[in-house]
Amino acid sequence: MANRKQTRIQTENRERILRAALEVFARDGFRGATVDGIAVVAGMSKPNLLYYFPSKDQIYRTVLEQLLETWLDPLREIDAEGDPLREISGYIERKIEMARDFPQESRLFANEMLRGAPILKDILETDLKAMVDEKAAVLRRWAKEGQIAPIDPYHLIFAIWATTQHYADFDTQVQAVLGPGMSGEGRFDDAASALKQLFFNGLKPR
Amino acid sequence: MANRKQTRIQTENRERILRAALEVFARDGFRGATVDGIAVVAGMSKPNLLYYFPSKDQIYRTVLEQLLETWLDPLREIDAEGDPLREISGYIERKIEMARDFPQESRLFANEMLRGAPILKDILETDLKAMVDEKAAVLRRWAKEGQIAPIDPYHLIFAIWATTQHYADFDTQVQAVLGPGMSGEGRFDDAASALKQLFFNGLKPR
DNA sequence: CGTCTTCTTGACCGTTTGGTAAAAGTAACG
DNA sequence: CGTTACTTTTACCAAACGGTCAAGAAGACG
Repeated sequence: MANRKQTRIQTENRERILRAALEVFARDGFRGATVDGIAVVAGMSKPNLLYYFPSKDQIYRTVLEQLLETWLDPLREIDAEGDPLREISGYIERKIEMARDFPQESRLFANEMLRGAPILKDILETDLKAMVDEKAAVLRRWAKEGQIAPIDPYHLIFAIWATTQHYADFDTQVQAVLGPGMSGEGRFDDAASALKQLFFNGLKPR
Repeated sequence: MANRKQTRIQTENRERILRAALEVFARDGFRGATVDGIAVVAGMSKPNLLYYFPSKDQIYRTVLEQLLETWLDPLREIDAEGDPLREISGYIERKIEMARDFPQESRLFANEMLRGAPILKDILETDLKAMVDEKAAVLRRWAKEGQIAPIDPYHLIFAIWATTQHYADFDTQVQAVLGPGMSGEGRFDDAASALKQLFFNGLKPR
């Protein structure tokens, strides 16, 4: 039952494969990705890759599994005892940083969602829902106490997810619209401050 | 040069194929979709389908082309002479309606973006950018006149796109989190009012 | 009806796909 | 050094893929 210890080569190669798979799956989706393509990016032959993972499906599942470990960290870190506006501001900032630093993870997740989340559906309905329910309760309490404006907490969370992940998933469109002047990483800082301005103050003139 | 007139059967079948292709491409992406799969959904054989369209690539291009015809209508309808808050409110509403009524179109667009928009990139950088620039100028003028709060107009538009399309593209996740009670169409109405509340009033308590 | 065009089909082709078998090569270790 | 366990490669397979072809079926029309 206990895991047989992994050799050095196994550890290294499995990691290379998963990195390559993340890149390819994020770009081409599950069906669009090919085992051969992943192998080339990982710098090895296809049969060699299949020596470490039994099937394309298993690689995909493992990449998703690994992704989920850190994907929800920013949400988890929202502190029910902290200052509401500060907590929400920090959450938006962390999510924008993830869009900037881990765009492949975001796109892989988006691809899985677009397909109807055949692999992640169960986890979404149990683990994810549970954590969102918990944080939504906190947001609702903050609203009831008058610390933030009254708003449906679920849709607020959706709005933060959508706006931040947009900068990873739709980066092509964002760059096309902003023009060649915004091809660096400045757009992420601009996005963060614009979103905070929008989410905190709203559009009505004061 | 002039189009040869189409027969009744041609008109019908081309339409059936494009409808089927939209469904399949939206779910599986370009590479994931198969000509056979589209043919089955369209209710005809693969060679028969290829009698009407010369290649999978051409079907995809045609579906995208058709999509773009109506995709930008809501943005175009923003009236520079109208009441700012009313115009923005109407835009959010129209975009939510599109997420509800044309989710396949939204997902197809998202799939194309995730792939780096190989087909649409040119159009994004010319036509789309031009229209966004135009509307951004209007938003900026409204801000300068004190009719709306000062905010980067581009990121405001991105935020509206992201939040509304989220309800089509990530519908699986939205339904998983909201639970089985929200499987009807009520979540779209809730989303519209929550987004307007958020975008207009912001989170700061008044 | 006949004839001409349009439509549909089944059989097929070359390529790509996910995956396997077996043998050759390499590291680990006493 | 030798033996054992691990790693990589070459050659291969069956299925699925996008697409073609020629021949038959069905409409359109006088």
